[in-house]
Amino acid sequence: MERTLIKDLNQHINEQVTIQGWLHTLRDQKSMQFLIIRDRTGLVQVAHFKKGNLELAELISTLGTESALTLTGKVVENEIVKLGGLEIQLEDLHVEGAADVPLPFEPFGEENLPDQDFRLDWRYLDLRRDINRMIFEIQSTAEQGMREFWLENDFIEIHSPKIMGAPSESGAELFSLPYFERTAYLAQSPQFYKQMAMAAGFERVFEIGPVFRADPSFTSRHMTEFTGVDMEMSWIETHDDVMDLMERWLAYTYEKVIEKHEEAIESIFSVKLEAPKTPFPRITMADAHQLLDEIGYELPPDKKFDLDPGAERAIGAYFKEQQGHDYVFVTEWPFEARPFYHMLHPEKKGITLSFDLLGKGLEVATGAQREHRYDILQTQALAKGLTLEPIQNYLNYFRYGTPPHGGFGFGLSRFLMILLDLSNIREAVYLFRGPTRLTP
RNA sequence: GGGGGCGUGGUGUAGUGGUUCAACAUGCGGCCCUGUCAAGGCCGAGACCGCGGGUUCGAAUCCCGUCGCUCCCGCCA
Repeated sequence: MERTLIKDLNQHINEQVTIQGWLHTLRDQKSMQFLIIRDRTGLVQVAHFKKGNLELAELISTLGTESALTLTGKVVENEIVKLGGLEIQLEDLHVEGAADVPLPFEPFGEENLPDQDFRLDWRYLDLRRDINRMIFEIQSTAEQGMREFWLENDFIEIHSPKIMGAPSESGAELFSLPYFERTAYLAQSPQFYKQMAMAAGFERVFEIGPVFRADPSFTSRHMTEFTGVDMEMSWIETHDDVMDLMERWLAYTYEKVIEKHEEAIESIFSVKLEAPKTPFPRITMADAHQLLDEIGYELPPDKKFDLDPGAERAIGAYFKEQQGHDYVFVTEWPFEARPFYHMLHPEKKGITLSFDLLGKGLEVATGAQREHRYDILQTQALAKGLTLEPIQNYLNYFRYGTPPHGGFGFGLSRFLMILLDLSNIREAVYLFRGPTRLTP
């Protein structure tokens, strides 16, 4: 018999249906048994009169919570039932996957959740919670929105290699691995490869893929492997063009998520989603420092040209308060704080045509116009103390006619943290990878 | 890499020097209950209080070390 989803049961009143799901709770009484069954669409009560089928009653009594079941019965309306006003009168039950060992914790009590690290050990049970399922439904919708926007704007999706022969940037945070007779590295960014697509004349590309960072960081927002959302586009005039497109892209993504999940997000995450208004607020680094001064945030002396996380939170809070905006671009970062390939400002000395995007005070993206002129790029690499030889292959992209271009890198899980007010990136990613976490 | 915090039955917590300090909740097992509904009632099993050392007449409780986790900073998405 064909499976009926729990959310559709109200269309089958007085019919026999088959449902499949997990045993959420069992109330085993003297003459009756009530089974609350959960599938991905909801919960329903199944009632069984024991004397109707004593053998079945005995089987039910032995069921462990969270067993995977197939049940058949008649759907009846019943005003007494608090769960949706209907129930299924059980006729038959098949145990597909028994849960016959005690659960290590109660996955569904949101109040007394186990320690996060413990839940990560039991991630497949932790993920059974509605809130976790919803995070990844929302992520799917968000990614679809991102792709839709790009495809409608003539972008090409690329998949660049994650195994590399030479460190691409500083090399400090690279994982190395044995590669036949040599050493290879895991890509810490698709940066060089998406710029190669500019040299190839693709003009507009994006990539959503894994990124690896050998950072021994123990914070609520860092991972050693995460999903990077990257974009690069040609024929721009300045980094403003990248920001212009990016904010429309992000607003579009919000609209798609709101369209599909607005109510669920409000009820489950207590977040009232609104698409961020374009244009997003923009503030130069110089003005940001002045602002911090005015609102009394003191930066440490070594951050004279940079921001620290506290400053980012303060700036985010300021624009939320002043303009009601969750996002703000901080632009024109000093060359000291940026990689060698960011283009320098034509007039302002030592300033780059670059930006960071802060969402609710959290760094969620970095972008820039790239330096596409071979000679200048070489000079900038040397100024950063790099040796040209390892990056010569990259530098060569710019010797055969590469247009001016720019782009950004964006953290998918950080975006979900911002979107859903999650306080820890471990809750925003399917499986967390950190310096001391390689399983499950 | 630097700094702070935490570590008590399966899980979440209480207890911060001594006779009720090993408790409460939940989960688990058993029994009871003609329809329950995050059910309820009764009974039961389950922790030598992360590990090692020290102080003390006496340590879950204080000190040192160690391991684990966590947060912040550095760095970044």
